[in-house]
Amino acid sequence: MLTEERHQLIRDRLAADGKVLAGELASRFGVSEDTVRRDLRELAKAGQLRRVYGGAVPSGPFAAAPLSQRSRHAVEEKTRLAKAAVALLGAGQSLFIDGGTTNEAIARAIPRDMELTVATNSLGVASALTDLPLVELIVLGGRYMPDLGTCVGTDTLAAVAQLGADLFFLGSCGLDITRGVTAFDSAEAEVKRAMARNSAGIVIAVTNDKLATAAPYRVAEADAIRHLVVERSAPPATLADFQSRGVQVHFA
Amino acid sequence: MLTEERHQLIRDRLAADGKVLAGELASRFGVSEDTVRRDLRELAKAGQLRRVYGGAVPSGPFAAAPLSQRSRHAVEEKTRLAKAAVALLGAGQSLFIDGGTTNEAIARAIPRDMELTVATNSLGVASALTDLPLVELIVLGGRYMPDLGTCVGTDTLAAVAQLGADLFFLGSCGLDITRGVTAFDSAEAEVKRAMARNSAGIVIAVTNDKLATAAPYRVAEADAIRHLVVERSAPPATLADFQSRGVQVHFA
DNA sequence: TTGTTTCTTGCATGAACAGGCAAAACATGC
DNA sequence: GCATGTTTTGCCTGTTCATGCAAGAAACAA
Repeated sequence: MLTEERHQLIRDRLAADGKVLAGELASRFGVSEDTVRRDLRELAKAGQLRRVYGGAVPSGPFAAAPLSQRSRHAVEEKTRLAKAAVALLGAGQSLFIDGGTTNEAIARAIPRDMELTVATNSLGVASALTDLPLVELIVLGGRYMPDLGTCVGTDTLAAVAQLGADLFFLGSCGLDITRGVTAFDSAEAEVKRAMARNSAGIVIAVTNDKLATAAPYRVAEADAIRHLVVERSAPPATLADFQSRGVQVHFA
Repeated sequence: MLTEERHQLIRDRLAADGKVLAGELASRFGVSEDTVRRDLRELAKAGQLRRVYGGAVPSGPFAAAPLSQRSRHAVEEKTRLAKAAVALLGAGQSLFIDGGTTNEAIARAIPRDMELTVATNSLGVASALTDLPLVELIVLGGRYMPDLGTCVGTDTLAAVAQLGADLFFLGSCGLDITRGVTAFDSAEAEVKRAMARNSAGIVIAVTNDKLATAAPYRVAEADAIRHLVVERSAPPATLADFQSRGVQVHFA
């Protein structure tokens, strides 16, 4: 049996059943489990499935919640980033928080006894904040974008324009020293720009994979960032570039 | 059974039922309760649910009340009401949905293949609709009221004023034949009035305990209601009063 | 309060895993 | 045909992960 033949059958089964088991595939194909694991590893590297312990599940649109695609490691990593980011907060401050899983982790990391005013266009962030008794929550409405988990559009922009904040937690973007902060969507970028305009300082918390990447739409220059929260394992050369632009770097 | 598979099933059940019990999941999956508890802990850490004693509830506004306060009967009752209410919908319609647990149940009961445009000021309703691919969701922002689970205020009113809907699902209110529809909060009532003004028909789904009760703030007259969805055990005398005012009564 | 249920933590076990290695299958050049 | 290099595959080794069990802590109920 050809390698490519197996790959195709794995894709088919995954589409049909919603999951595959390594052992089951091995006996079905008449090869060792090691070979199947290698197949799954390659397909996962190509983004055609998501590897899980014991087998694999579909990636992309099949998985209901975008969150479910995040690996366990990424969750812990983002939780660490979130704790470090929350340490930048002072009682009584007002914040803009936009979308992204890292920002949701930050929202969850805010302690219950902290008094804040938070305006967000992310439903995930808003949900996380509803439990906090001392947070005054302002929801920035608008057209909801399922892919982003945030509201965008003229209604959102109008709501942002009426507010101001001490800090803006800018999330889920590309970050590059020359291109600055960039976003994947035009409407999303517009909201981010409005929030940046109306806040005194920008905070960005990113995992390593976001560093030194860029997306089509520009949001802000690199030197507009006040605080950058990164993993301990972030490449020092990249960080030095940002520091030379006046960005304060914090390690999670 | 894959760990990821269990996680997905837990998410599904949570979305469908509004709660899950650790012991029930353990016997359903054929694993120990410890494993289920670990699953729930991980999902909670990822923000996909909220852990409570004995099981878990959806994260965000759903979880406002502890599990013990949401009796099993009420959940099932509201699910039945929701199914009957959803039967009133037609494809392609536009809706206002405001807050309340019954309206959240209605949002969860909307089938995946129904095309709708929904504007809501309830974070719970919005969260329930994010999974539906064919629903265009418009979030009505504003100041978030933790007790109500909805946004209110001038921003909300302004957003409502720009929209129109075929139906308005009016929730969590008192209902009385002489005083009409009433609400417990002034700002909440104002938003409800605005939604009523801009929609062609009002739908109210209530459990028996809401019938023949009144709250301070008036929202609409009894004869402004087009559809009233009630339990089968609702008192016929009360229903007859409403029917004489031109209200169509539907049984769950 | 007392008693019961549920929860967390630590630990042991077995399954699943990644990486290295060597044999087999295959292709390529002479 | 033979030699060479590449790819694929299976096996081995140590490591990681998921799970269940047990003990103590915490939350709930009476």
